[in-house]
Amino acid sequence: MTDRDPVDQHVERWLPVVPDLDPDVEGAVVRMSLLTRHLREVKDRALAAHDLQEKEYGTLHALAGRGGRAAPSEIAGDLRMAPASITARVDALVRRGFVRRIPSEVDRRRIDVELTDAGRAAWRSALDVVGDEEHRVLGALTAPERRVLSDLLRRVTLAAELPPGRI
Amino acid sequence: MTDRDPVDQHVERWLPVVPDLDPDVEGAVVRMSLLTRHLREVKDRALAAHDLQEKEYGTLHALAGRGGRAAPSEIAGDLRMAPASITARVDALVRRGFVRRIPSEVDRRRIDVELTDAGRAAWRSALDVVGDEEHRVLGALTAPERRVLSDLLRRVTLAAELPPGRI
DNA sequence: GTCGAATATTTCGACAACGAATATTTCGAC
DNA sequence: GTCGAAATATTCGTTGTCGAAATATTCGAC
Repeated sequence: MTDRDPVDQHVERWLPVVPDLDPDVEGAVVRMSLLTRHLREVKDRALAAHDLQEKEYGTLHALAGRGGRAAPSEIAGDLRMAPASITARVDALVRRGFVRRIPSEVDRRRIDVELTDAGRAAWRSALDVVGDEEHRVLGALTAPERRVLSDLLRRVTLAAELPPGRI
Repeated sequence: MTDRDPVDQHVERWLPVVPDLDPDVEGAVVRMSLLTRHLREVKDRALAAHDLQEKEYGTLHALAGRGGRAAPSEIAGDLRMAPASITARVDALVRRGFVRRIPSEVDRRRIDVELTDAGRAAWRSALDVVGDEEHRVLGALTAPERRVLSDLLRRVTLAAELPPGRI
């Protein structure tokens, strides 16, 4: 039917040493991990052509997703990072003229970060490129198959969200 | 049918700002990313109960997968890391008495790393725990569904492996 | 009105991973 | 046999992230 992939070899190699390994569970988990890594690496290379690092683009993207203005802690939440890590990212973007810091007038603890026109332009120009590899590799499936894949993953994601959880 | 998950909200939020977003492609990609991260975090916490860090366990696991003895560059390849990063990991494991360095007699450039009895015991004792969360969340699917998921992901993985690739 | 708890950002120190450079060894060409 | 290229592990300097502490502000209880 379909070819074997590197994960099939991986499972084959590990089965003797860990006999109660479920090939489908292990296969799905390892493939998700490899694909996630692959997409990040390709995206990073594609962005380099636009003179952007993945982390720079990611920060701009998070800002754009909130209408071009957000608090550092909101960006951190969206990117699932520690708030402390945002400071340096914003510093770098300020140096490039892509964002500016604007002290909030309603809450002086807050210092909102706002996209500049240059920042929005840089984000827009790179936007087309970042999804290309995702569409290319997912193009191995038909549209209905992609729907099936996404639906199966939704149910797994919901299970992951449950409390600490029983088996 | 099934509930909505956080990724559905994510897609819903982004559709207005990026109109040509494919919900199934984006949904699958983001869910894979979230699940990969979730599994790593839970694994890390589970290993802590066995007094092991994920990176320590990962190194022991890679060694066990090669029969308990391997060169640093081989470990690096298996873990998809830079060879230079293995030095510190092995140092830490040597300090804990879990591995020892053994200069190869056939090739004096090589310094093989070998599991000690204590290292193999530590790995074995943690082995049961690491797969538990994977089985729990994948348990949201039936066995045939897991097979479908794994098969779909295999085809996507194969597409990712292709050259730089056309769209 | 004031004080303490909670919130928001930043600073600081630690740590892990990486790429480049280094030291040693092997291997092949001549 | 010798020499240069490749291979192997390590060291070094840089970078990015984090948690904890520090600083400033808001909010609620009284």
